[in-house]
Amino acid sequence: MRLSTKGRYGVTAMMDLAIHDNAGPVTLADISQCQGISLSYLEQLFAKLRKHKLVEGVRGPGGGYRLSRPADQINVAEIISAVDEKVDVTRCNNQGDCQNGERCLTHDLWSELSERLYTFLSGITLAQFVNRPGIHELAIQRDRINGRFILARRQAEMLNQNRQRIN
Amino acid sequence: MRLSTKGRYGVTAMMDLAIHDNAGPVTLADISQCQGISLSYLEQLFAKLRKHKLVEGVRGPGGGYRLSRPADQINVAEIISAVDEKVDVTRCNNQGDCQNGERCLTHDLWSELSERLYTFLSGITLAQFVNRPGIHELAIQRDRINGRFILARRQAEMLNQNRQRIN
DNA sequence: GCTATTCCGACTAAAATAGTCGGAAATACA
DNA sequence: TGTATTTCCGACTATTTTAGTCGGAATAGC
Repeated sequence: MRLSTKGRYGVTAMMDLAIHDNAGPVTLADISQCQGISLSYLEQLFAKLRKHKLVEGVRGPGGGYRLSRPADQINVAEIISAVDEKVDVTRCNNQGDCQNGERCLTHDLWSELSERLYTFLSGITLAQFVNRPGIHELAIQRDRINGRFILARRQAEMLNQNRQRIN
Repeated sequence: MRLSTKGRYGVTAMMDLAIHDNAGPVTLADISQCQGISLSYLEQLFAKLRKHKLVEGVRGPGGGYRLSRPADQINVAEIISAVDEKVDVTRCNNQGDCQNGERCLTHDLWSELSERLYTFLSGITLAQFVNRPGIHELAIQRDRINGRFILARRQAEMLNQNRQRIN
């Protein structure tokens, strides 16, 4: 029973977007560097996330990706489903034709298991995780180590805006 | 997020043993035929189940496999762990060296997820499933279709014993 | 001694995973 | 208008895992 890196990368990356949510779009290059995931591979994953309307892409300089909904309305189950196709442990994709066209003896077990698994994962939202004590501070610290000044950059922008308003 | 056939076959086969628990050892040939799993492959799986002390093999004619503990003391998590190696969704096998030797930002998420997943699967015992209404009857019916008279055979034996006692 | 069964290890085909590559389209900014 | 930055797209490839085969040895009942 395992989660492919696709699913793990997907959730990790979404978490990254959630953490930097109020600081403009996050580029895949940033995520790639920080999390040690190849850029091209991330692109593939984000294509799926976009198709499932979990993220929005912004092209051009200053662009990147942002969550298409607030972090408290995105759960782990949908992310994994989006990139990993399914959260299903039945043999027959829940069609009930597992054994010679009939449902096998254990079909109900797997079906129920899948459902409970999905429910379980649905209960975990991005926000829940991002709001854990210390996570935000840790993220900023990590960003600094990685030479990633997205939060600082955003602060500078806001300062600029304030200055212009004053003038 | 998926369960390999290894895990699924493992649980299905164990379920089979549980259903026929009071009818002497079950041969892999029987399971192979009924569940449509190759015999050699089953042998591999049962080697693991045996190593993890979940089943006991009985060699020779009339032999087969039986559960090494009552069905209410065997849960799905251990079966899957035994044949599928692990129920773990972390990247680092829970070592905490996920990102350049340090624990990644999402390590705790995965770690906790794995734990909850395991706990969840631990809560489901073979007995729970076998004792569902109708399962036993369905199993006997299936056995009959498959020309598998293990339960009937056992009944015959008991009749014999009774007869001998009477004589 | 024959047959049914587990037990064991090495081999293999097919599928999934994880990733690369090359380039096109959009857009901000100079 | 050009250039740099970014997403977007599809085809290709290496590696790993899965699912399975094969041949034969050990054990035990009849």
